Amino acid sequence: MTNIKDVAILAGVSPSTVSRVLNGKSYVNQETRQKVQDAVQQMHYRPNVLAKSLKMGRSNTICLLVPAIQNLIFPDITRGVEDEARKNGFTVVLCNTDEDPLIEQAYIEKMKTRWIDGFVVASAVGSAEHITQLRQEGFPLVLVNRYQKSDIDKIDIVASDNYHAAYRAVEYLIRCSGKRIALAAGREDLYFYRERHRGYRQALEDNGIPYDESLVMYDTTGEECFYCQTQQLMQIENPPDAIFCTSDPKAFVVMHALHDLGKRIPEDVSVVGFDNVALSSMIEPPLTTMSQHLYEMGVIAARNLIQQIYYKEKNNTLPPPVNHVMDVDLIVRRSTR
Amino acid sequence: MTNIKDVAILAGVSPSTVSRVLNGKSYVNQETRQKVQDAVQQMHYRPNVLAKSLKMGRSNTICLLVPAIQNLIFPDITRGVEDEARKNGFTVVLCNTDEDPLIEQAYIEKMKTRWIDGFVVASAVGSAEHITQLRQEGFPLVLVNRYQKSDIDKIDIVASDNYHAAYRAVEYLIRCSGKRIALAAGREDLYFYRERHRGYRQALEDNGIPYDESLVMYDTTGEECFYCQTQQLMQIENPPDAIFCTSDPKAFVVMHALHDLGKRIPEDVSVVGFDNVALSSMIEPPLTTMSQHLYEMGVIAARNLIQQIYYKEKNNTLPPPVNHVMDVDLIVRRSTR
DNA sequence: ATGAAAGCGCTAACAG
DNA sequence: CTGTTAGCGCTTTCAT
Repeated sequence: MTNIKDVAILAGVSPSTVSRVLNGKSYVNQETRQKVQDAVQQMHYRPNVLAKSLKMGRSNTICLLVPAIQNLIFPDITRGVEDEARKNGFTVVLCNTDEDPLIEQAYIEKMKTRWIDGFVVASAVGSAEHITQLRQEGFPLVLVNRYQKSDIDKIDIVASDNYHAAYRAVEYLIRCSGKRIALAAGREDLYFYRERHRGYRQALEDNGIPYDESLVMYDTTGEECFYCQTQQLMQIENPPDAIFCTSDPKAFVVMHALHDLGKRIPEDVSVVGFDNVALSSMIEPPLTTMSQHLYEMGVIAARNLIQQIYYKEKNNTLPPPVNHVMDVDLIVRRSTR
Repeated sequence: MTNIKDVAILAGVSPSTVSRVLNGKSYVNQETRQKVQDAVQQMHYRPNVLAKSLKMGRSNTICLLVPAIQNLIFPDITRGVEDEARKNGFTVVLCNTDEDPLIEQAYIEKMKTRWIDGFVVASAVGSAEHITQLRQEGFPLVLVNRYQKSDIDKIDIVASDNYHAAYRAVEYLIRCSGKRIALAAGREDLYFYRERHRGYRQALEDNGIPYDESLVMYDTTGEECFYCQTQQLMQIENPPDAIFCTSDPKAFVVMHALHDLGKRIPEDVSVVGFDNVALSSMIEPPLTTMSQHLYEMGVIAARNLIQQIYYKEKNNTLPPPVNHVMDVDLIVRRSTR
């Protein structure tokens, strides 16, 4: 690998001059500049970023921690983060934690040794001490999509307004579908699922419909478990006429169960999903769902993080945290009356 | 950040001794070793990987280049690569190229300056000069999932046997569904789609069915374009009784079109997909499809790459390329008779 | 068995 | 405007 010294020799100047030309930090004589640029061209010289990072204390690399990239919402967020990072000259290291706090912790420990400039985290468990500590240790940090209530005002957050989104979804069902509305709830250890649950409940109560625990299906063993639960639920005396699902894959399973039961969607039962994953428009009937702005979330998270990085460099301290709450769109398709 | 020198001072030894203890390369007196380990513990010392990389000429970082992580097959491959990398102490930088050769090229240029140890590439356009050149420049390189015919024997490849997979899918349709088999073809600039097309054609011919170009739908504007094409195709005099789709999303659209036409699946038309994406089992009817071992592909690609990295370090040259062709499984569900 | 010293490639004072 | 020098944190001869 050709280095800055080689270029300097060829150009007949000192390494510092080459550095100055390359970084444009300081004025260099036009003639000298030209000589240097020629030499750089001629030798196909590319500065060694590692050495630069070591010297500067900044690697222009950020770490994106997600539970599992296979989860349909993370590819979009990831793209948002990466695109915004790239625009700003940053590189993204991807870390999947498999929803396992231990792997998450191990990854963070490892990344701390790499002079990672900052972290965008969708934590396995909302947030945990090894996450919050990151900020205390001075690392720029943004929580994306997943967080805990206790993080608000302490850490930068970019997330959807899950409570209101669920509220609106259920309100929509009440308006057009009926009063017996079931819920396909998500993992209760995740704050945003609890929020969706809460929105469901509040919408019911605000519309004079008592919250009925027997209409709530819980996530016991992943999406597939909703198949049986839906079928059981439809056998009861006064079965639901609508089902609000806290994610699209749950909705797919629920619809599948309904279909196998001979129920028509939406004539017999309306179904609403959450996330608007690509396939939700391709199934039959196309799914009415709440659409999060996932790509945007990623972009905003990365932008926020990079601002923190610059701010810290200048002021040697982190800026006060900002919470970014994003609207969620109701996409009406044909799975609802 | 506490560094090796601080630790050395606290332990009352020299930095070199600390290094020796940490890397276990050389014998160190048991007592001294203990002192060093205590100091490391006490100061929560973590070696700076950047400095180490600079010194060693190896960063333990690999670059994974994919067209778009939103494409449903790449999350699984990515996980395979990442998991295997992590097991071997490597970190993965993720680069999305948006199917754009220019972005791809720019990313590669950038990564070359980071002392990236090697590349796993699912290239936007199969392979191009900026890819093949990588190997010529001495970078360990593995092509995963996407490649060109000309890469065989020149570059390491991990990919499915697309020709035989398609052949088997079509043969299966001929056995159980009928003789009029349509094809939802993929982008013809991608080698693996051409291979699937070729497999379709050969299976037909080997079974005495003439290849009929009018039964082939081409990908003009993405998946959605198959909606109209399917509907048109079903209006012709002698409509197909089966459709082989070269990807699952295409199959979803095709099924959707068939449904809206009032056709029953599989009674009127059988449909076979390709990829076995998570949702293919959740739709109605569940999709019969060819399942690639995507995660495995990622694992093998990463393993191969890491072997190349070690080999190169030892012999200062790349090992001869290996092509890894993977079987594809036929998953029979209810979309076929 | 351990320490001193050089150097990976780069940048930034500090001189001049 | 440019060169000299030191040093980022680490590993590795080469001495001892």
